[in-house]
Amino acid sequence: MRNFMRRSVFFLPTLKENPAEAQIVSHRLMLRAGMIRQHAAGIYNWLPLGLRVLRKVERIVREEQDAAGAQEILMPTVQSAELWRESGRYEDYGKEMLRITDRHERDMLYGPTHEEVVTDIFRQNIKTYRDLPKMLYQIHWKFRDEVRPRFGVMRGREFLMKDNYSFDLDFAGARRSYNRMFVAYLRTFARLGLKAIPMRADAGPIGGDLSHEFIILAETGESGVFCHKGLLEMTVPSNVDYEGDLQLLVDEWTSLYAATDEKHDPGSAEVTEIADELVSARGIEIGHIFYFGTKYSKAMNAVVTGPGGEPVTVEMGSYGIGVSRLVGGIIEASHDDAGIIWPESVAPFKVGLINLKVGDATTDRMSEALYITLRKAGVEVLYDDRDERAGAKFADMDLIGLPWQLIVGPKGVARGVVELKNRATGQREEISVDAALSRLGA
RNA sequence: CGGGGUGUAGCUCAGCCUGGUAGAGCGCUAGCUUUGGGAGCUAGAAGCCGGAGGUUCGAAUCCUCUCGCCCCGACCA
Repeated sequence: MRNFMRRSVFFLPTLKENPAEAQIVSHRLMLRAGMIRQHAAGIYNWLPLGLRVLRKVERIVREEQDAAGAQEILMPTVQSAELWRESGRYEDYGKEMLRITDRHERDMLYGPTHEEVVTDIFRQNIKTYRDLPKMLYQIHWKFRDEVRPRFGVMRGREFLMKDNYSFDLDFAGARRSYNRMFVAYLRTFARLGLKAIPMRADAGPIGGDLSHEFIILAETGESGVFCHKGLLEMTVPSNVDYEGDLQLLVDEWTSLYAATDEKHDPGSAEVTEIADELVSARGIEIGHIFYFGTKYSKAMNAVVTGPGGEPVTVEMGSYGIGVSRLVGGIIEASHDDAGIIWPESVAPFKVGLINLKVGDATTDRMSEALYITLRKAGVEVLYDDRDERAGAKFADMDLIGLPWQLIVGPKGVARGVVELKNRATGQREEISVDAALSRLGA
């Protein structure tokens, strides 16, 4: 049996004190909980605990993308400047783009986004309307040379992002694709334990109403947001037929007022009418969906043959989720003074097993038995088998925020009970070993 | 990119003003005692004081330049 889920083996460098470099709570907790270490400004190493969370977020995002009919691909991190010259963005993008020259003096860049590359893939391989619609996505690292990276992984220069690109024959199709992603986002964020609110966003020169930012409310949010309080009560349907008409569902979620401060107009009738129901808060943008029509397909000649044999420039949209940012965002939304409180869906382990008296034959035997039983049942468990004081183990376990703590102490074992603590509620109860195991799904 | 701050042990920081060759707490190692919410005692290991120049008999300390990091603002998943 693999043993690395023993605390004595697992690489988990927790910190008792707050590193000076970290200002906001998620950044502090990620450093203290041994999830990440900074490599350079806005660039991070992910340690085992952090990587486990990142992978879980990624998996949920992937499952929901697949469910919505998108297909996963993987594009390069380093791109040729050629395509960007074609779209006109090589000059426009500015210093945020990390530009590289290879040994042959060719202009390359580390991709800040992938519209050009995906459009190139599309135009080379899809020639007929019969192959539409298509949604292609990837989960990959991007780099934007932000002037001022901050807030840990919430605003890094290198970040993991899910980016999806839709291709449709006409606007009606593009709207269907947009709606699919809209709903997929609602479901994704709900599964991550987040209350995400779609807010109308600036559609830029394209105009129209097909641009939404998905925002979670948090005191440390970067932007001010305003929304009807009814949005906070809305629930996400558990079953969605992506082949059906999603417009009603999208309408339901967009009928109530919600806007970031750049789009918010306090004097508008729309706002004054609902003054009593208006919530003003801070928010973190965790996703953005965007219809941009033929901006790239036109510039790059992404054309298919239509039903009547005519050439049709395809309609596109792009849909991003900040996967690494979400890890920080989830912590911002779910923590207390003692540390992180993971939603079970993304927790690095489900259970933290604490042996309160290492070296005591009975607690050792009981703890080992619980560890093995849980492992065999497929329950993710981190077993604190270190010879540390009880207080240190409790504090550490609270810090890393596993949903359940299973506490094995000599007094309890003598009476045939163990203690089960819920990290979120703080509630703890003494129950029999069998009851504890069944509660934990073993 | 403008403004501000800060780099001294793994972490948090003192020392700098008033130059004399490096300290504390936590962490780490060993031993003893402890053992249900980050223990106590003893003994240790650990720092080219961010880097480069300069002033000086002598620089962590003064001067110049440089690099990193953090914060506020303008920009963004």
